[in-house]
Formats: sequence, structure tokens, C-alpha cells
Amino acid sequence: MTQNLRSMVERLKAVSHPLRLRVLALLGSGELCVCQVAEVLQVPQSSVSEALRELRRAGFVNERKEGRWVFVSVVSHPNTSQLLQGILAEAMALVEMQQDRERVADVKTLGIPAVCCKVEKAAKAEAAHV
Amino acid sequence: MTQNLRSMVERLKAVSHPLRLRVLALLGSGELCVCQVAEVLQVPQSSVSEALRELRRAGFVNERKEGRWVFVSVVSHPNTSQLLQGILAEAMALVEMQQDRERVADVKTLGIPAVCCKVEKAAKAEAAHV
DNA sequence: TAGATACATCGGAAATTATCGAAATATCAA
DNA sequence: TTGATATTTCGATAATTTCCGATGTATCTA
Repeated sequence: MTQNLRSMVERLKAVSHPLRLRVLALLGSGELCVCQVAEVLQVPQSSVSEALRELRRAGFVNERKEGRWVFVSVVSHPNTSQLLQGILAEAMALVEMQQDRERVADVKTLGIPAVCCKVEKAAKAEAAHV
Repeated sequence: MTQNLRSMVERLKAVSHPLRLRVLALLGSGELCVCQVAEVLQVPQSSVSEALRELRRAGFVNERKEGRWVFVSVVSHPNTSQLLQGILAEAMALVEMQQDRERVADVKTLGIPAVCCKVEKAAKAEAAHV
């Protein structure tokens, strides 16, 4: 709101990208840490990190550090512009996003250590195909 | 609505561009012909034409041919998605757009011939700096 | 018909963006 | 401290986008 043309275009560019829009829609269901996002979307961590950087620059997501982990979420609704609300609502309604949400549910029930910590993740994977 | 990720990204890309967003916001105030848009924004006709092509592909604007002129307008509101409404509302509120709207008022009162037809336009320009 | 003109498309060089492995940074745990 | 690890930043190529003059197309008028 009350911004200029350039900044509005930058904000729109931030979501004009498949991965970045997927990440935003994913966070629409609640806070996640970076490795959870990478796990759900099955993309390199560096790509997720860069996507989040752009979404942060656009003012769409917040970050919260907790030790080694960085938790990201959509900015709180009082400050949310009508623009973000419209984009988020429509993105979350996409068919592709429902699959992502299913994977989020799994990842959340497993918990962060099983998803993000290498050793526990490896152990879980091993147990999966005995 | 009820679209896929790819098409939503394409629609967002269509407005992630200064000229295209300006054109959309301009049409938010009402129908104009292509040459009026070019005159108001002071950009080459080919650029306006290309901008409108993208906005049309994205489903944001309609066209209506009348002889040599092509009139363009924002798609009618019943079919308008929440996404377009949010983008249009925010774009029309930008400071840059108020200046554009002032120029639109001038252009509309002059009428299409004085703005678009080369001979009348030249006569008007000549009269302006006698 | 011929000329004028509103608009669309084309060409193609310049600028921007995407992508992801590799290296850097920061935090934990032993 | 040393090693492990979650995340960010860097590098560098590939792909895409931007931009506008030149050309093409369709419609008007004389």
C-alpha cells in the first residue's frame, strides 16, 4: 500500500515464478523451516533459500531464527495488503498446491529432526525400505 | 480461477512489468483506444501493442474493434477474479497513476480524432505553440 | 484504385533472470 | 577446539525478457 510503481512491480515479480509461488502457497498453511520446505518441494536447498530471499524482499514472508533453523511464515494479516490476500487465496486453490499440502502434513507429523537432521533422516529412510 | 500453477504464473508475469501495469491501471478508469493509451503514456505504439497483447493473453483485458481503431478495456467484473481485483485496486492507487489519469482526462475531452488522427493532431500541436 | 493511417508483428541486440553445485557462514554438540 | 550441519551467498552458464525501429496488415478516404 501507498507504494510506487517500481516497488509494486518488484513485489509482483517476486511471485511470478513457479517455485516462489509454490513456497508462498505452502507457507499459507502455516510456518515451516527452510529444510521442511526443501523436503516437501523436493528442490535444492539453495533454490529454496533464494526463493525465500525474494519473498522476504517483497515483504511477503517473515523469518524467525531458532538455533540452526530458520522458520518462515507469511506476514501477519493486519499488515497484509489486498494484493497479497488475493494472490495467496488464488495460489492456495491451485491443484498443484493440494499435493504439496499433503506432503506438508506428512512432514509435520514426522517432526523437524526426522526431516531435517541428516542422521535421523538417513535412519528413517533405511527403515522405510527394509 | 480453477487454473494451474503455470497459467497463474503467466498471469502474474503479465502485470510484473511497469508499462503493462500502467496500462492496466489506466484502463481501470474506463475504455480507451490504443492510440489514446500511447498518447497518455508517451511510449511507442508498438510497445503499447505488445503490452496489450500480454494483458489479453492473461485474460485481463478485452478488445473491441471499430474501424481502424481498437478499443481496450478491463474484463467485465462478473468474471473478474479476486486476483485481478486486488492488483487493479492497488495499481490504481499508485501515485504515478494519478498523473496518468490527469492526462487521460485531457485526452478524453479532446476526443479521439484530435489525439489519434495524424493531421488533426499536427494541427492541434501547431495551434498550441503559435 | 491509391494513399493515408491505426495497429500488429518481426528482428535481434542488450539486459535481466534462472539454476544449482560449490564455497562461505553460523550454530550446535562432543 | 573440532566436526557436523542448516542456511546463505557466490559463480557462471543458459534461458528468457525487454525494447523499439522497421516492416506487414487491415481499414478508411479521396
